[in-house]
Amino acid sequence: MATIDDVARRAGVAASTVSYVLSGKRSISPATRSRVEAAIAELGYHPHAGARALASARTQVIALMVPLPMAPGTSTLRPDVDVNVLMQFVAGIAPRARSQGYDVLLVTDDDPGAAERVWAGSTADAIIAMSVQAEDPRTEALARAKMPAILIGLPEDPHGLSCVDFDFENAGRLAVRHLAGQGHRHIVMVGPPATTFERRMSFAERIVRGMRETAASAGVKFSVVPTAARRDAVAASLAPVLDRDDRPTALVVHHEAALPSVLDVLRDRDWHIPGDISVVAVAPPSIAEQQAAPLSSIEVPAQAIGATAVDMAMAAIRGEGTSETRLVRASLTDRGSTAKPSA
Amino acid sequence: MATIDDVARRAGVAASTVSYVLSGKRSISPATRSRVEAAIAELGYHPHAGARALASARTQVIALMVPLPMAPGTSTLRPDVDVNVLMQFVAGIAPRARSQGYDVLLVTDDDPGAAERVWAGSTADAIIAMSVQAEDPRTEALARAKMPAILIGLPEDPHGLSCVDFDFENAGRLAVRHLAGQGHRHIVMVGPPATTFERRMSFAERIVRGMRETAASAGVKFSVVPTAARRDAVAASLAPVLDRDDRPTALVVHHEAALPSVLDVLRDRDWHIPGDISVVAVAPPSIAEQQAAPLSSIEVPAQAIGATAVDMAMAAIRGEGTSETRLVRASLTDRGSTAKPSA
DNA sequence: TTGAAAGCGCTAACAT
DNA sequence: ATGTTAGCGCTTTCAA
Repeated sequence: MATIDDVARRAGVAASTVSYVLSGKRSISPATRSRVEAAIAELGYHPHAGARALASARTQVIALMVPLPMAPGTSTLRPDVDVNVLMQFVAGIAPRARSQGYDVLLVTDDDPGAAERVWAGSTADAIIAMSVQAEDPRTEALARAKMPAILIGLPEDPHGLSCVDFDFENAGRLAVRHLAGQGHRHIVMVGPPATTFERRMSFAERIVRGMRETAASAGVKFSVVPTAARRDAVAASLAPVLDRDDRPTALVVHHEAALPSVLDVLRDRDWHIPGDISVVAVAPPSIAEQQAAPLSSIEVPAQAIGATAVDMAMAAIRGEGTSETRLVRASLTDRGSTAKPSA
Repeated sequence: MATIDDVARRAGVAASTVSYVLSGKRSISPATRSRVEAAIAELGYHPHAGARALASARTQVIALMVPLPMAPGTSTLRPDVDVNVLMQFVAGIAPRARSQGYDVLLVTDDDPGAAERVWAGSTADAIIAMSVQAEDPRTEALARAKMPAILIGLPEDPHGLSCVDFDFENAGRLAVRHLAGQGHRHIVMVGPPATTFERRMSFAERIVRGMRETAASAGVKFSVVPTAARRDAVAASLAPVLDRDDRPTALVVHHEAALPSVLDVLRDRDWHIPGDISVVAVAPPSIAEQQAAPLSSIEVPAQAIGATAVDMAMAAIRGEGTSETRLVRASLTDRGSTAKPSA
C-alpha cells in the first residue's frame, strides 16, 4: 500500500503538503496541487484510517447502536415490523453519514458497556442509539461516558442527551385536518389498549392531543376507542360507536396489530372503503399497502429521522452540542382509502 | 483518556508489558498481571483503536457491504427485497464477529469503489458482501483489490472469491420431491416479482432450476408465478393459474412478504389448506409458524450463513484462504400444510 | 506557498 | 519474565 511519503516523493513535495492538499486546510499552488493529485491517482493512494485517527483524534466513524430484536429464548429475530423501520433508519443514516465523510460502525451488543468500549477506544467520534425506550439503561451509560450521543426515540429522562423522534402530535393534526378537509364531521381514533395510555407512553398521548385539538378547532366530533388487537376485541370495542345513528364517517387507526381486525370488522358490516367509511392508518407503508385494501397512511419518516440524527451527531462532534430534542414532522400518503363522506 | 503509558506507570511496568497482558502473546507472572489489570480497571483504560491498527496492521473490523434496496427514483426501500433476511444475516454476522473481537462496519455505498476505499484505507481487515447477484460488479472489484472477501450469494463468476450461500437448488428439489411424493402432479411456485428475476438474483434462478428439473424428471407439471407482495397484486397474478380447470394442487411460496396475501387469496376462494390445496413456504420458521395456519416450510438458515461468512472471513484474514464455496443445505419442516391432493 | 520535525498510542522485534 | 526501542502513517505546529 502506498503511503503519504510515497505520494510526496513522487510529486516532489513534502508529506505535509500532500496532507494539506487532501484536507484543504491551507492554500496550495495550482501547480503543486495538480502534481500531488496526479501522484495520488497514479499510486491509488488512500490514507490509512488508523494513522489518521491517531494523528488527528478523529475517526470519521459514527457508531450506530442497533438492538437486534431477537425473539425471547430463541436465536431468531422477532417477526415484528420493527425490522423494516430499523432498515429505514439505516437507509437514512448511512448515506447521510457518507456524504459527510463518515463511515458507520454497527454495534449490536445488548451490553450497555458497548458504547463506552467504542467511545473510550476511540473507535468512533459519536454514537447514535436507535430504538430508545422510555426507560433505557443505555441512556444513562451514554450520558455518563460524556460522549457525543444522539438518541432516536424519546426516553423518560434523556439525561441531557439530544433526541430525535417522530412528531406524533403533528401526525394527529395531519390526520384530522386531512379528514376534516374532506368534510368529515365525526372521527374516531382506534388506538392501542387502555393499558398503553395508563402507562404514560408519551407517543400515544401526543398523537391524541394533536387530533383532539385540531378536531376541536374544526368543530369536528372526535373520540378515542382503545382496543386490543384480537378481532373479537376490536369488534366489541367498535360496536358501540359504529352502531350509533350518528356513527363516525372516518377512522384513524393507530394500532398496527389491530389493523387487519378493523378491516375485517368493517367488511363484516359490508361497509366499503372509502364509500361507506374512510380509514387512515398510522403505520409504515409496507403495512398500509399490504392490507386487503391499500390504506392511506401517515408514516413514521424513519429516513428523515435518521438523517437528522446524523446532522445532530455532526454538530455534537464539532462541539456545537446544545442538547436538544427535534421532532420530525409527519406526512400523509394518500392511497385512496378516504373520501368525502356520503350524505 | 488514559494511554497505555499511564497504565504502565501506574502498574510499575513497561508499556510493552501492558500490551502483552492484553494480547496474551507472552507469559506474564500472576503478580504482574494482576497489577496491570488493576491499573487498567482503575483508569478505565481502553486501547486506542487507531493506534493499535497502525502498529499492528490489523483493524479488528470487518466491513459488511449491504446494498440498500432503494426503490429507483424514490427515497423509500424497495418493497420486494426481503429486509428480514437481510437482518437475519446481520444477526448472524455481528455477534459472531464480536465474539472474535471484531467490530462490523456498515458499507451501504452502491459504488463498487467503496470496497476498495475501505480496504486500501485500512479501514477493515476483510469484507463480507451481501446479496451478491449473478453478475455483480462488486465481485470483480473485490477480486481485483486482492482483499480478504467473502460473498454471501453465488455470482456467476466468483473471480476466485469464497462464497457462502443457501443451497437453493437443493431447496427446490426438496420441495418438489416432497409434494410429488404425496401425489401432486401440478405445482406452482409463487415467487418474487419479475424485477428480481430480471436483476438475475442467483437465488431465484437456482431454486427455480431445482424445482423445474425435479418436476421434469417426476413428470410433474410446473410453472412460476412472480408477484408483488400486495394482496391485489397476488390475487391478480394467481388468478389465471387458479382459475384454470387443471389448477395446481400445490403452491410453493418463495416470497415472505407475499405470504399473508397468498393465504388471503386462498381463503377468499374458500380453499382449505391442505384439503383443497397444499402450500409449502420458503421462509424463516418465525414467519411460517405465524401465518393464519402454520405452514410447512423450507428455512433459509440466514443466521448460520452469516456466522459462517464471519468464520470464513477470519480464515481469510489469517491467510488460510483456500477459496471455497459452501452451500448450506435445506431442510423441510412439516407443519401439516401439505397433503395428498384430493382426486 | 512550502518544508521539517515532533508527536499521536500502540505493537513487536530485540535485548536482558 | 520483563524492559527498551524503533517504527506504523498521518496531522500539525513551527520555521522559512
